[in-house]
Amino acid sequence: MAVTIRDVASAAGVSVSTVSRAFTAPDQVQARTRQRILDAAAKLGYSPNPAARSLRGGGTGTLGLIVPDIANPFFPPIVKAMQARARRLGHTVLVADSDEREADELETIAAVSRRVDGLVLWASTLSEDRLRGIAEQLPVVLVNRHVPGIPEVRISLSAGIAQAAEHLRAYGHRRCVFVNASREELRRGKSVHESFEALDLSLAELGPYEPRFETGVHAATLVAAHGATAVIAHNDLVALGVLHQMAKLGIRVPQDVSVIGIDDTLLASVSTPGLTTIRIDPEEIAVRAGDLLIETIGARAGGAGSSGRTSGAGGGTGFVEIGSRLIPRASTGPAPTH
Amino acid sequence: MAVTIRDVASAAGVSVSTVSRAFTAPDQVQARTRQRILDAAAKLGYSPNPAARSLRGGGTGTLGLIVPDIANPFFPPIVKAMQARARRLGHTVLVADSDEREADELETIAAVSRRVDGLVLWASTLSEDRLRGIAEQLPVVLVNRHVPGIPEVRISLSAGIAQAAEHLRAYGHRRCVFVNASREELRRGKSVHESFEALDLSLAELGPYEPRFETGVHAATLVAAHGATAVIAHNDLVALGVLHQMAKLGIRVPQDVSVIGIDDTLLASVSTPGLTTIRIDPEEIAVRAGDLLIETIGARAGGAGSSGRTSGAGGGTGFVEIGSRLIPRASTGPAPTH
DNA sequence: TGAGATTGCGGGAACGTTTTCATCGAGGGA
DNA sequence: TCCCTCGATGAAAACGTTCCCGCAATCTCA
Repeated sequence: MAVTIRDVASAAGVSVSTVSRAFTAPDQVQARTRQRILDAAAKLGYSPNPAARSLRGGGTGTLGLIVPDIANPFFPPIVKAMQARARRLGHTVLVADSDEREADELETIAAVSRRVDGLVLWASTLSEDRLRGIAEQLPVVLVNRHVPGIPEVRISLSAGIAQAAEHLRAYGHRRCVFVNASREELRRGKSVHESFEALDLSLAELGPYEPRFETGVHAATLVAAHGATAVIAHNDLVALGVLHQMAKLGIRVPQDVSVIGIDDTLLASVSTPGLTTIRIDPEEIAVRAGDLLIETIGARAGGAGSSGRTSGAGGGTGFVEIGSRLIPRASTGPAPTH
Repeated sequence: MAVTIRDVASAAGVSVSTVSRAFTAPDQVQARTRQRILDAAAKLGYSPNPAARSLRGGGTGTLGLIVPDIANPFFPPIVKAMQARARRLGHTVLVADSDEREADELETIAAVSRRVDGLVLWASTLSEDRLRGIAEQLPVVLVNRHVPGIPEVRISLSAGIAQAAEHLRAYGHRRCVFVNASREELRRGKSVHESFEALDLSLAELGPYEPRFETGVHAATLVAAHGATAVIAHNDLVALGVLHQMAKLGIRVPQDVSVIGIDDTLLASVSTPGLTTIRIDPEEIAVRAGDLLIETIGARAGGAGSSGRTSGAGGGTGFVEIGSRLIPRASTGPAPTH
């Protein structure tokens, strides 16, 4: 049914080996012959069978990306960027959703692991041992999770948080509230508290809660009780919940209270008022994570062949840190003068 | 390196054929033997190599889904639901993004077509001829696109639009504006105009524009000029643009103007005020499209073998229609009494 | 000009599975 | 008791590639 390399070979009057070479190692075949093969392939509409290719041992040409929840607006831009990047490098991306549950995550990984050359695991909930086990089977890059010996992309919110503190301080705020739902990337580096206290800003912490819209709704009513004039929320979604409830309570944003989100998702840019937020660049994450994974795959493939070459960069573990920055919009403003 | 069927076979003391059968046709092997094989496989951590499987001709076990833009908040829930459904049926889903450009779409399809058993093409921009060509190569299901002879899932907004008209009419609105960006699914069935005029509602049409936030911002300023008291927007994103600009103009929603979106994305449920919108159930689409594709794949595989059996359901084309309904929230209310 | 190096290509094994066909033993009807 | 059937298993081909070898022809250099 489908046209195979053999069809192309006989159409071009060469052997299958030569056709294979014409595609995978163009400089090993004479220009004239190659052209003849390419013409024949084009006329027949030939494209190599990836299954056969990967069976032979050439890898699948596919990168796996496992995220906690595709429906979380933070992830789609990352998926998109990683696809674009991978495509340019001749790879495909297989995205899967672990549904934030450990059992599902394991099942998901099992389902895709044989179809990919490597895996980007986002905020995995798996134990260190299990992750090490997976990383033994195939190249893995962790995002927002640290396991010694496994390459990692870390998102640092320090810069963004520090800028947020400066921003609020400059607007004259003194008492702030942080609506927390335990972000892994906040636990590392300078804490939110440190950043705020360094600027003589008091910071009350609410939670930890679930990172949902309703959490923001709930938290909004507590803010007044704290006498705070600024709220920084776990993410944009929670911040929108705060905005929503503030409006319902007749509290004006930003005149009475300022609100800051995290992630700079689409949500933040289309809310009313526009949400001041801490941006994490999805494109940067996608590109760095993708490149790191490809690099790891390459190292594994190359390093496995030579024996005993454990020294140097061969067994080295990649590490990349992604920064963040404040995007001021309309949800923050001068603190009320009283 | 990886454990193969041969390892399992020798561990269980049987031939590879029997191991293969133990997995793919469990009732063709004695219960005792099967258990022995399953134990051995579990102990060795064996899982079949999908590449080898599909090379042999068993299909890839993967469904392709090509959407115009993954970052559009309408799609992630669909992707998620389709993944979940497919997983339960023992398939994997490969999602790709055509970036709304025809050249990219063709390239995307080429990149994934050899890796999947069939394709769900969402709102394809390709010509009928090209789509027919693709559908000849592999099973295809079209969503929001009609080409005779190709299975199709159609989204009907008629019910939702009619309910929106009733809703506005009951609130006493008489003059409405429709911000249009040309939705394929509106061109079919009863038009928006018909639905509104049937209830004696005047409907002015703006556009067509691009379906972006800024479009809503732009359109909002025109609404007042029309003396309209209600706006229905191309989708939730555009509706949010309207909301945003209304707030800036000091026009209250819903006291002065009512706003309705389409899609019921996350955006609608977290906006302030909550956005009244026309819901299209992502789960239903995903399940129906996925099932239709699987059915088409099955028919192709089974029907291709027997010669001349073109009559009956063999060459039949599946067709599924998905409904819609109004979700009233806080962005609609009684028309101002003048 | 002849020996070795290089270049261009063909032959064939190997990848891991499924599936057809053959084999072997047991059970059943005559 | 013999033949036939049937059920369980094994042997081997086939799927479409890639890549290691081997072979011939051309090239390089003394």
